[in-house]
Amino acid sequence: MTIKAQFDHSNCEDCPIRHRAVCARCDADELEELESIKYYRSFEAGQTIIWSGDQMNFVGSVVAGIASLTQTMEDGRTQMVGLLLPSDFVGRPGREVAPYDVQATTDVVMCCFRKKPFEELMATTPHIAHRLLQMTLDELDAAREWMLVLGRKTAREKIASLLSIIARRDASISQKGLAGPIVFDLPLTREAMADYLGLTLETVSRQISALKKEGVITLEGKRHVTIPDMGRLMEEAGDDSDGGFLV
Amino acid sequence: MTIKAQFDHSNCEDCPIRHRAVCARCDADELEELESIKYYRSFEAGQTIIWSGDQMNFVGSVVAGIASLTQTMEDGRTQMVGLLLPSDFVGRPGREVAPYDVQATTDVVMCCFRKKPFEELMATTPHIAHRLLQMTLDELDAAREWMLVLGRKTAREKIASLLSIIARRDASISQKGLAGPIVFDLPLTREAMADYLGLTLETVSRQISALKKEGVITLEGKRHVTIPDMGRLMEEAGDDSDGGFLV
DNA sequence: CGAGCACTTGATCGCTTTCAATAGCTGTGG
DNA sequence: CCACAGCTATTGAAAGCGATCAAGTGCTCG
Repeated sequence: MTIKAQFDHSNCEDCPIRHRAVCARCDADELEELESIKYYRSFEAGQTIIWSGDQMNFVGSVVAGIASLTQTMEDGRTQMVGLLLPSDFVGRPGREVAPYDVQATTDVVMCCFRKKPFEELMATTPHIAHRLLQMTLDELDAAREWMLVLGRKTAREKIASLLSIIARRDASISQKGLAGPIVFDLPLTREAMADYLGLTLETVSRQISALKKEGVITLEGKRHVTIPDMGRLMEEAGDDSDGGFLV
Repeated sequence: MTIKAQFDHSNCEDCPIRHRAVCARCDADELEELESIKYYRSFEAGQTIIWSGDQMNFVGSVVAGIASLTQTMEDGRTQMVGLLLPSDFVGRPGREVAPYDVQATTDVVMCCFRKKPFEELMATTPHIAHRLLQMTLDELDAAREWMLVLGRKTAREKIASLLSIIARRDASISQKGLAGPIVFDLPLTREAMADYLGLTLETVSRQISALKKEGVITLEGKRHVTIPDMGRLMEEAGDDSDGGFLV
């Protein structure tokens, strides 16, 4: 049974992202309406979900896996501008053409709606519009956080920042605290990390090796990371470690 | 008569940002409600309008002048994360504490609302909530555009990108096209440009000198800029000059 | 006229990129 | 079963770009 098939006949009540997605505020009636127009799609790691410049025929939520938004310059330089985790929304109501490439970084399952019906539903359902505003404001905050990382942090701080963000997200999903050591798998290749951080993949590799050599992180294989001391990592990220636990 | 005094007794119908601000979609009734709770505040260039971490007691729109959002690290490195032009909205409904410093880059006049009454009005006025969603999505696009600039462009391309954005905005406000030469005043100091672009002010100065020496721009004084050939500038910015005129 | 500020320009330093070689892993086919 | 291709990642050496440190210009204002 494929991952997608697990979702195909499930209903919204049981959805793993039910409480975080664009539908989080919806009541039973509204959910029923959404249920009637939703459909699932799955994408393999590496696949492009939407091409920049394409007509956008659907919007939707990431249910499982990780997708990324990227921009590419004519000469091939690319910058990731968004990392889409489960519950994140893809697409912009009211816009015809996709402004960025959307790529599946891991295998991805999305809960989709054709754009027109969704827009109509949104116009009559303040709960959806309100939730979407909230999520967009959160994304804007995240984007501004990244502008500081991109503009002012050193390569080492950039890597530490990315690791600390992934660590915190994993801790929040798995409901474990940030007290003891944190263990997770990197969902990104070195190249994807470089694209996110505005670095080359060689620099990413070197900085990860350095953090490992100095005991800030431990690696098993290339992707399995242990962080013995979160406070230490956040110092390396240049963040105020006092504020970091508020998330 | 101060700039602020010009607005104090004006009504919304005559407001210069009436058609672009958060109130753009409001009908006469809604405007009347807003009118009853609005008040104007003015700030001098250099003044801090809101401190990061402060309680946010009001939200509002920039009516005249330019403000900036900035983040500062513990060691003093700062990154501008938003440039607020007339009609841009300040503040986040539903949030208690300001996440960024808001500073007046030039003299600024704002149309303010106490947060509580505004939030209540927003809950009952879909026109406002809808417009705010639209504006937030636009800001998110702008932030992502800047992530490409910060992460992947050279110093020269960064400067050219900033100039081209200011030039386009000025052309759109003054209703002149982008065909002939474009003339405008830089609203930012070299240091503010550096903070926006993730550079030092020396590098900003050097790159502006270089663009001037090569005839991409002309300078009278330090701030008055002429762009003889917008296509040329956009090439220097690393942008596809085909797409640039769609704005 | 001198202080203060925004800006420019020069010289040097160092971090990140670039170019290049190599290692480790996985899957394929002889 | 092993050889080899293809991919991801690591590591080294050298180059280049922007930062840093420093001096000086031009302007405004008291």
